[in-house]
Amino acid sequence: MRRATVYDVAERAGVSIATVSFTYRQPNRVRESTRRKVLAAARELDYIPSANARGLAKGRTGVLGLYSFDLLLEHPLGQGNPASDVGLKSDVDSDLDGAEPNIRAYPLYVDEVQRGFELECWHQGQAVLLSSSDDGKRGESITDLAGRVDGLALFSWGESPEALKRLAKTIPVVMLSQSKGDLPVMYLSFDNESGMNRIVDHLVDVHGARRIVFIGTLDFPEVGVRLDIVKRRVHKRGLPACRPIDAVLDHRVLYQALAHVVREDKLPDALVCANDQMALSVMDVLLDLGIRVPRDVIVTGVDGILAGRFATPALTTVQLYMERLGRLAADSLAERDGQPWKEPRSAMAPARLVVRESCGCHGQAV
Amino acid sequence: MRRATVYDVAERAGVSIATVSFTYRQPNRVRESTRRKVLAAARELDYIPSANARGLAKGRTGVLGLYSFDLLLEHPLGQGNPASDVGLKSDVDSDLDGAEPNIRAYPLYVDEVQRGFELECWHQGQAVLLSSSDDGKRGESITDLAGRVDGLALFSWGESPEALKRLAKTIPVVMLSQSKGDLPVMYLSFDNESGMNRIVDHLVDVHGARRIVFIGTLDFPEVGVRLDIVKRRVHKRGLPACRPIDAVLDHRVLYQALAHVVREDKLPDALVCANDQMALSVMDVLLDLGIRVPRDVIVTGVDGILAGRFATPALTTVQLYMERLGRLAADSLAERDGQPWKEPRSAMAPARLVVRESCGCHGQAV
DNA sequence: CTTTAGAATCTAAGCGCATAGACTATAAAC
DNA sequence: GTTTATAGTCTATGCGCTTAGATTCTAAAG
Repeated sequence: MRRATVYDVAERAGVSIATVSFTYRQPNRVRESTRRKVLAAARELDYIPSANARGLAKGRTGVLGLYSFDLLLEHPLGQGNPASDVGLKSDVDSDLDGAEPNIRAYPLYVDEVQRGFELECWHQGQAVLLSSSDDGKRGESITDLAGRVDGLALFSWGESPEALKRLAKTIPVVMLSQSKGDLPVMYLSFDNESGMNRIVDHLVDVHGARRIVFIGTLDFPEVGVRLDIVKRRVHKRGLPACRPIDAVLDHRVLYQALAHVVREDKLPDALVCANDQMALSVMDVLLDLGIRVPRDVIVTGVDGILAGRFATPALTTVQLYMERLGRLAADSLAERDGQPWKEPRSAMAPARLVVRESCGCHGQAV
Repeated sequence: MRRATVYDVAERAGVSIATVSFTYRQPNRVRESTRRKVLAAARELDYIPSANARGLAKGRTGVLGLYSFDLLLEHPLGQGNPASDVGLKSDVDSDLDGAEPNIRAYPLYVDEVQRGFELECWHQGQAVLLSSSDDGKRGESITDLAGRVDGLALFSWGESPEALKRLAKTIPVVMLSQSKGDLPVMYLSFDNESGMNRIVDHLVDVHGARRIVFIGTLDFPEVGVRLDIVKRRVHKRGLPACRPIDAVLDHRVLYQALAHVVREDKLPDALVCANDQMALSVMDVLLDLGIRVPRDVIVTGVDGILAGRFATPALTTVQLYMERLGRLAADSLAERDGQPWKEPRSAMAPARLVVRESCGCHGQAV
């Protein structure tokens, strides 16, 4: 049984297909009585307009696309959970054990950005098309997605810059969490500058800190950016230069690094961590080392994850407004109405200092 | 500048448009050398196939749809946060304060189901179209969504049953978290039966419980279902009939209800709660009442939220595999390839007993 | 060199809608 | 009664692709 089309509805209502179309798209051009006839016919035939045909005719789809990371299986909810990655078929009960999600990852960066993107799209009356690929067909699936939408937001870009350049000539593209570049796309990132500056200022102004050490996995671009900002601010405030510690999220490695610092009796006033997960790990290690936070040393993070609120002491951090980033992306794309940018553009989502206990304050907002 | 089409590519490559199409869709029908010519031309012209035109020609979109709740603004991440609901324009800093997310809601039901849906779609090479509505245009936006996809999953249905019936005649529809009904759709729910039975059996067999009381907001359909199962099992095991307590997630109300029970000296062996949030609240109240869990009374939940793991004592519960529910939905829809179901169907996602401390065990899985 | 099966390519039609521009009905103005 | 402006409706076309069926090319067999 074929789906009903405008032709069926038109015939049944005794009008032309144009009138059917107008009934939906420009109702005020159709006489009230006619409109009712058409809608009745449509209801009787279970008519649902084909978005494909509409999109083809209008040259616009009314959909914005978001391309997620490939490795979504590394999501903390799916991690190591056989139920997650074996597909649906091996449905036996014994598959259902597995690692429980890692609370230190909530709320997840990607998910929050995605949520903001969705909300803003709906607010604008656009639908959201999500895509990703779990096998190697990344390039193909991005192209496929691009063919379906009026604008595209990407979390990362693994292919050649030429391919992205070509894509960006055809539809508007937003690069999420990349602060700048020279392709004609919209680069969206967080306001790391003001966030990190506010941390340093707070440490100096309120807590009189002088020796500030930065800890992070330095080969992550975002981390490098934050380090540079801290360095500059520390210098501007007339403090001794900020030494970075290059570390990874591994208890043993962190332990050695920090034990070294302690042994040398060079404990700084504050350990500014590149993100909250690092900060929480650092606090774990300091606990093991018998060093009290914030009394012996201040610890701060960046991100604003849930676990930071419930840590002891509660983590002072820079809250990044992930949802805002997503909304910005959707809003920017919707505004273009399918027109690619001609020049590189960039914008930032806000970052805000949240003062809790790990700096020595008692949880007031600043 | 118009987007390139098959015609442009065909002309540039010196072939017909059919050959261009074959190059992408049936590459083995095209000679290697020709294929290369075509792909080169396509690259030079930044050609991206129009999914609209393809969908129109093939009568299939390759997209599955998920319609979320209307009130996504009630999401715990957005709750009360002005940054969330005022739209993007009022971008001043002072907007950024607001309630912090409620940890007791994680991981959120909807999000996990959605995630499963996405993963399974990608696994099947389908894109995912999400939609929702923040104003009153629910009906329209569902129809719009339906016109864009080969299959549709719905969290709930607020409109008339007739409208849903009509929808279900046109494309395959999955109703999430509704166990049965008589429309020709796929009803998907959790295996409450085996989950609740296992709880009761565990309480009886391992902890020798006899007096079991069920607590929940009884006018939620899901809660009613669970209560009935517990009642039946309790009866089957030869225990005294299971009394339900109708309660809401409000500390004061819960306090009064439980204080009453305590005053009457009728504390049961176990309080089986309809879900984890209720269980956590019950444990809060019991603490206030000076009643120890699990020594004085056993408490159990249903859901498997994160907060249950970190509660003291850790919550014994029935873990519902939300992601599985989402995967099931996507898988069922993909299988239909656009063909609506003719008869009502139903399926269940697994539910599994997770034994932790609140029943008196020490965290072993069962 | 001719025949012929099969591979490669092409021609032509149609998918369901939107909309410009043509046409008709209606009503107000003359 | 005629003219004219306007609202209402229709005809006709094109959006970019897929694919059945027609046509042409290729190469092995005779």
